[in-house]
Amino acid sequence: MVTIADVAKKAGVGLGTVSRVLNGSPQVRDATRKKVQAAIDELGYRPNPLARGLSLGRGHTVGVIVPFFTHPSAVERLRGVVAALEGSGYDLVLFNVASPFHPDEPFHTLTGPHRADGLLVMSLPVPPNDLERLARARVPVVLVDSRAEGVTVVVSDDRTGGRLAVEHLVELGHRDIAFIGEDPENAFGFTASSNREEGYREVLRAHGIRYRPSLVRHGPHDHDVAKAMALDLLRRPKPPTAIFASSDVQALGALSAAAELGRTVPAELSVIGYDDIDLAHYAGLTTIRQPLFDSGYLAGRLLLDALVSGERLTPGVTELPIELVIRTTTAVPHRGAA
Amino acid sequence: MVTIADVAKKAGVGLGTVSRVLNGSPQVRDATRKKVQAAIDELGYRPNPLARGLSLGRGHTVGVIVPFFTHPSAVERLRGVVAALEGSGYDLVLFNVASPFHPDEPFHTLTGPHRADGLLVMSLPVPPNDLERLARARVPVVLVDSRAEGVTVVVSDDRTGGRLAVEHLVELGHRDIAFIGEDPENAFGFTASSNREEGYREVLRAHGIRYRPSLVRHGPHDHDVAKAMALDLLRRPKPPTAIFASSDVQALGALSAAAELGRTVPAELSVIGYDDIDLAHYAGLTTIRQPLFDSGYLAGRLLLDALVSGERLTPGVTELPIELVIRTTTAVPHRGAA
DNA sequence: CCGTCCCGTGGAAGCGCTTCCATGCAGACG
DNA sequence: CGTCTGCATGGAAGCGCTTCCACGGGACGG
Repeated sequence: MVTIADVAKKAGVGLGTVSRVLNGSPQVRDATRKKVQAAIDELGYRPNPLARGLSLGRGHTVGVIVPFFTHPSAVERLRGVVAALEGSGYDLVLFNVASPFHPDEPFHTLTGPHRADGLLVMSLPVPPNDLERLARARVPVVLVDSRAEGVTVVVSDDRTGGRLAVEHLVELGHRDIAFIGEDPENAFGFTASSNREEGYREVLRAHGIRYRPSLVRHGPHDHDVAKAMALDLLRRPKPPTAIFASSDVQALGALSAAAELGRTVPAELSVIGYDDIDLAHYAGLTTIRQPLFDSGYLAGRLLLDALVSGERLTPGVTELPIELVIRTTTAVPHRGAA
Repeated sequence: MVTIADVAKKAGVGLGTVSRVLNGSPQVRDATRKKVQAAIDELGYRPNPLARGLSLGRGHTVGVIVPFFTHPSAVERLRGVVAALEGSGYDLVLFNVASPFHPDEPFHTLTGPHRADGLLVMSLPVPPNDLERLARARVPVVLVDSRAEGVTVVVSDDRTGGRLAVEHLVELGHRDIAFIGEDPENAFGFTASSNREEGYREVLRAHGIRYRPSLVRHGPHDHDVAKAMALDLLRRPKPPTAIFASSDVQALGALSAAAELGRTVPAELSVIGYDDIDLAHYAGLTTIRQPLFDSGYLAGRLLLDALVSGERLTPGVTELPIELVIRTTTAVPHRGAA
């Protein structure tokens, strides 16, 4: 283990000088700098980030808290974050939230100062008292796909997204539209799905279509669960002619259900999803696209700027645009279907 | 910022005692422990991992070097790693390799001792001198989907996988079998594809089928690139009746090409991929399954065990089983096709 | 009843770095 | 030619933690 002292001795200078060279201080004569650099190269010295971090009071890491297992969309956001951090000198520490947590437990553990200089939270609600504590510790926080007061937030408008999806179905002539989504009371505290569901209800209301709870199904975010729910829906005496799923994964589940029952899509059943993940493209799934990568990228940049400048993050909501992507799983409802 | 000294003062004990309580040393009387714990709770103290790390000489982090952008399979492996690290007390630091690197540059930078206590490298070849340096610094390293001498390695047998795929096609009666894969000289240094290609050639040879370079296409690992290559292949006067793609992403590209040309799959064209990513399941793609998640999980466990026990990792190759998964994109070749 | 041992504890030293302060020296200026 | 200024430099202090060493006192044995 080569330390700064070894370099100093080798170069015949003091520790301070070596440190200054390492940090690019202008306060070093060129000749000295060269000497030091030579010693560094020769010894193959690399600074110890831990020591540096301790001394500086920050470890040059960004913590990303993400439900990595549950949503493929999280991966795409994460990619954006990674891209934003590239070359910044900040390391990305990945905190996975594999299972729903006891209220305010893991944030407590993850959240201590010095775990990370800044925090990026995806899709998860953060308890207000944690947010406060982080603010007090001056740890900047950016929320993606999740909202809170007084914090920097990057989201897209899920309610409008839900409306967009259902408007599309209504315009095609659908009246019996089912919804598949997450339980509004889900253990993770995800809210995206229920916001989309709100959009669904708004459009129904706006068009004078009766809202029927029996056409709404909730369950954990999973392909097979969604498939089971869709199966159930499609086996009703008077099945819906369209299904709006609050995520592409669930929409693909619905597609599987249709296939299993031999219902042709979109002739006998229209399906629309949400997110526009890769899969949607391959499956030809009509969906609502939200800029997943960009949301991660933007959040990463915002956090980084705050970290680098040392300035406080300005709280506020950045809303990213969403967009209806029409592919091949939605169409005018079939006569015989009703 | 509450420090151990604050806790000590509050509890009326010495620093050492607080530290011992924190680390669960048995050398503390129960009454004292309670006192200290109370002070900790009251002050909301959390240890500073940086200081702890510096003192201990290790930061309790595992570095994962992964070409995160290029292969979806990398994500699945990463999931396995995350699962293995869950609750271990080790943080996962994600080092993305977004672009092919200058020979031995980024490993130099990533690789310094104390960047991470242990290193997990995915799909990327590691220069021997880096490996040596890491060994000297006693930083345990596990390679996944990549090989090197004297290191712990978790792989699956790509050559056999390639054989499995092509055997399947030959058994169905195919003779004109194309291969789409990565350039053996690709800038990242990935070798999986060329190993699979070797398997391809071996099977052809074994069955006395002439190897035709014109049926082999190389390009960067990308859906659209693969699609273009497949398009080119299918537009030949005498197109192949089957395509073996060295990854599912590329196979899906081939599928898109077939769709674009109106060739029905599998009647007019058989396609087989590799990896068995989620997409393959949805697309009904016949493929070679390799245990992606498991490979990450196993590698994570191996690394963790070494880290926790302090023992040197035993070098060696663990080969994970592969398996042919027949779905709906392969069949007996169509008469008219030839 | 005294010596010994061991347990529980306090606190200094040290991990490798940054930074501040003191120092020396060269050049500028009067 | 003396004094002042300011730049380049050396090194101590300090970041918060662990650990080792030393020490006091109680229990135990002789």
